[in-house]
Formats: sequence, structure tokens, C-alpha cells
Amino acid sequence: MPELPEVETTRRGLAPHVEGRRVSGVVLRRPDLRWPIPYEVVSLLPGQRVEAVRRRAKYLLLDTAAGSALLHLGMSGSLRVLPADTPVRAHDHVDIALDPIGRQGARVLRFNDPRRFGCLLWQPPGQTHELLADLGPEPLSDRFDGDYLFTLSRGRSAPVKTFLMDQRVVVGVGNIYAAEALFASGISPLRAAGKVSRERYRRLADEIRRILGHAIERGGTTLRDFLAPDGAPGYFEQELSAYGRGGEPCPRCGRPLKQAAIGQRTTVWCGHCQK
DNA sequence: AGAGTACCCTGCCAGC
DNA sequence: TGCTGGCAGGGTACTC
Repeated sequence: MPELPEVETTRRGLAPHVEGRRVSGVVLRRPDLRWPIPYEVVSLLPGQRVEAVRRRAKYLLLDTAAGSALLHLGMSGSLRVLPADTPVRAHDHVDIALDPIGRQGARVLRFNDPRRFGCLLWQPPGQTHELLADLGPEPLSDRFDGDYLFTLSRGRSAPVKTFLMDQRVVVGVGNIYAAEALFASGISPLRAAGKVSRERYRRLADEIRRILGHAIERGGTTLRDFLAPDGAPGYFEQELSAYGRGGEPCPRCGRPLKQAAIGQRTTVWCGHCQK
């Protein structure tokens, strides 16, 4: 469920409550999510102070001197900071208990994930987990621009939407924001990635940065159950132009928006405005 | 190497 | 009201 803006919103909500706190314990209510939860999470994390909450792509990292807990929210995961005695609900799979700090009482960082497509893994100090090793640039960084997309895409026959959603190309652009950025740039999602011009990739890169940045400002997109760690919903959904609007009038020309599966993922676009 | 497919799991919604 | 089928924002692993 969460794309980059949702994960970044989660990180920003978490950081003030988690950074500087000492982990007092870890409770696993099941041994695995997408993958088994490694022993280090239980054996090394307790007693450590969380130095920082970082994000890389859609992964969150809780840095400590002993290593980093590596979390992914998958499609249905969420993290909440709660009072330590908050009752457990369905799909609350993992608790990272946090000591009191200052005048604030004990807290628990609780990982809920109904579909269990998320993960909780371990990254030793100074190492990069193999899941992070081949990721593309952050879309809001200087390494990402239209020239980069143009160069990388030469010779690629896959649809440009599939290309954009490949995390080795650029991270954090999922189904929603790929559809929105292509709509805003006037590029058909079906066009072969290798057949998009440099000029249009510049426009596309600009739109990706603009839309992602704006969505972060708005607290992410609320779809079904996404909530920030403080329980506030995102407000971006009402601003979506294409995603979820198949059959409705195009916001630009009024013709019905098309909907079809591209690379197994539902895509919405305007056959008139996007070429 | 790149492209395409299958699969992981539960919840929710529309339609009957 | 209850059942069924289809769909959902993630990513990996496998084949060709």
C-alpha cells in the first residue's frame, strides 16, 4: 500500500518518538512476515539506543550501534507509536518496546501488517543489505533527472510505466505515482521506454519530483487504511488525476479515461492526452 | 540482460 | 443476509 510518500510520512511521524530511545525488548507474535525474522532482531536490538530513523527507497531503517532493523511495509503494513499498555489487535505482529524518556512514559513501536507482504530484517553495522544493494537513485535526489532516465532506457522495449516502477531504475515510484506522473507528462504508459525522447523524460522526471514532493507535503495518499503514525490520514487522494478513475472523464479533455493491466498492474490513462 | 509470469496473504467490495 | 469472485498501493523468484 505505501509508496514513497507514505513511507516518508511514516518516517517523519516516527522519528521524534523513537530517536534517542533505548529498546527495552522485542516481541514477535509470529516468526515471520514475508521472510523469517532473523535472530539478531531479538538478540541484538534490545538494550540498543535508536540513533536515527532513516529511509532508503520504501525501506525504513532503525539505526543502532549494533546494527539496523530494516523494515518494509509491503502493501498493507503500518507502524504506530503507542503507549506501552495498548491492547494488541489483529495482525499486530511485532512490538519494539521503548524505554521511557524525559517525561514521556514507555512506548511501543508496533508493526501491523494484515497481508504480511512486509518484512523485518537485520543489517549489520557498516554493511548494506542485499535487498538495498541494487536499488536505483532516490527520485528527490540530484542523481535523478530526465537525462538519467533517457540514457538508461535506450533499447528497452518494456512499457515506460513498467520501466518507471522498476526499483533498479528509480525507487519509490509505485502504481499510483507512476500513473499520475505519466498523466501529468502526457506520455502513454504503453509506450516502449526506449522510444520516449530526452525532452519528454525531462518533463517526466520533473513531474515525478513535483508529485512525490507534493504528496509528502500532504501526508501521503490515503487509500483504504493508510494512516500516519499519529493516526492522521493523508490528504493526497482527492488530488489524484488518473489513478482509480478509469471510465471517468479525463480532467483535461473530458474523454473517458482508459483502464487496462500493464505488467499485471491496473493502469489508468487518457488515450487522447497521453501519446 | 531484459521481459514475462507466478506467487506471497488477507480484507474489502460489488454482485448475485 | 450470506456467499463468491475479483481486486488491491509491494516485491521476489523463476523461466525463456
